[in-house]
Amino acid sequence: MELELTPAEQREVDRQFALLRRGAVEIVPEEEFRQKLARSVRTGQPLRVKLGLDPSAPDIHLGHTVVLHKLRQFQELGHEVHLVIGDFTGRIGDPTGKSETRKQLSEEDVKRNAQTYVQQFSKVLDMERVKLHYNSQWLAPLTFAQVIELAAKITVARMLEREDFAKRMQQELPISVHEFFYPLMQGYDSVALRADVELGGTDQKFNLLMGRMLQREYGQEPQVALTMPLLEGLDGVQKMSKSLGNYIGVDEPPSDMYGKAMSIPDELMIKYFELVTDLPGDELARLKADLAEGRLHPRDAKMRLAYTIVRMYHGEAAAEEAQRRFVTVFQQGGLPEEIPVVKLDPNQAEDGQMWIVALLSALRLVPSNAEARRMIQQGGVRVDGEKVDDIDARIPLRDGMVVQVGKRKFAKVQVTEQ
RNA sequence: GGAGGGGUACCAAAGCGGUCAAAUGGGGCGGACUGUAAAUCCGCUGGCGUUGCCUUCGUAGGUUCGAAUCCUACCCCCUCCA
Repeated sequence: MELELTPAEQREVDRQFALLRRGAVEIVPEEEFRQKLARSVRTGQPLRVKLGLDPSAPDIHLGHTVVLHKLRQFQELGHEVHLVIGDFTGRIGDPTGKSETRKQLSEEDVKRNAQTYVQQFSKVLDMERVKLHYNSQWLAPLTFAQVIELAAKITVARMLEREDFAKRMQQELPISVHEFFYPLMQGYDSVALRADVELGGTDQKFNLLMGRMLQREYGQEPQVALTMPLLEGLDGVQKMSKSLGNYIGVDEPPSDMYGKAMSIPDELMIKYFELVTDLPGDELARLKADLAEGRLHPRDAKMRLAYTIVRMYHGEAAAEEAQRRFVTVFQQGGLPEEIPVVKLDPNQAEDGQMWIVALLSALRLVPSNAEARRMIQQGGVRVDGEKVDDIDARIPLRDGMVVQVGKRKFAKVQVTEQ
């Protein structure tokens, strides 16, 4: 169905294609995508763009936003974004990665998580224009006969092409039959939504292609699969995830966000700029060149990254504030401006003095006395800027004294009767 | 249903009667260096006011002067055969 386009229409298609292509790992097949865009431009009919969501992970981090930024572009081009909350799928659990049995989520849990999505996604997407779906809506009513019919549409051999299944077969690890249904269900979502495009991380490729296959089986025009790179977390190696603790959450306080962004490895800076910031393409190109030619110190580039990230989620003022704090605390070795104040009862002291180990524990700067001893012995403890390296030290208790453990844990003492 | 393998600290993995709070690696933490990057080096990594004591090697019992190590039962995981 080649369309004859006017030159203006063709330019528009090319523009959209180029923009949407950017940053994506793969669009399969590209030609079909172009045709869908062409038809959309010609008819004014927006594309239906789908993203599936796990109902159990309500804390959104920058890793999730990679795909969201791409969706945002679709939105800006006038296309229609459909989010599918996998409330039904969630009961089975995506076999991608580790396969632990999931706990059943109650309806309220799912609803609450969905709201969190809406709230946190709104920093990137225009949620007013997003359509939200729950896949239990169409999956739950399927009869067993219909499920069999669905399962009959794919062969085991085809299923085993999926990388993690193949790997597990090879390593003689178990694969449960029900795991085969996950891709089928996700694919069926696309049928139910009549999706034109589905987005996902590269680890989702198989599932996305399953949607294509099923749509064809059900007599629909198959969707196009668009995969985005997985974002490595703060460790620079593993993909960003909550369970690995290497993430930057979109709801985190500005200072934490800024600090965490500064700790990512240099090699990832550009990737972060590309995938999780709204920095325009030409500016990014300039930044890259400046870095490559040594006109820009990597540290300063990263500061800009950190600034940009904080700005996107907390605004300009907060970003400036976070940056200022970072400079005073970490680059000038000063004290943070806001140190958590911990109240101490003077009765905990003897003759106005307190054992250093007990003090650290009381201030909750360490989880145990043993840990406190270790920190002291290793020279990580300071009281009012003075290093304390004697585990028997007695510290005169003073209102407003600042105790520090390591580089980033501080507490300000407030002496009050309790 | 049958045969076999296995459950050890955050993870992986040694240990198989005492010298085991448990080798080693990874991770994490502290310190040096620095740009809270990377690389490197040193140290720490169950708890307790700590030359000692308490709790930990799937769970519960037992044998023993003494158990992560031996015995019994149970639970869980995995592989192969059916």
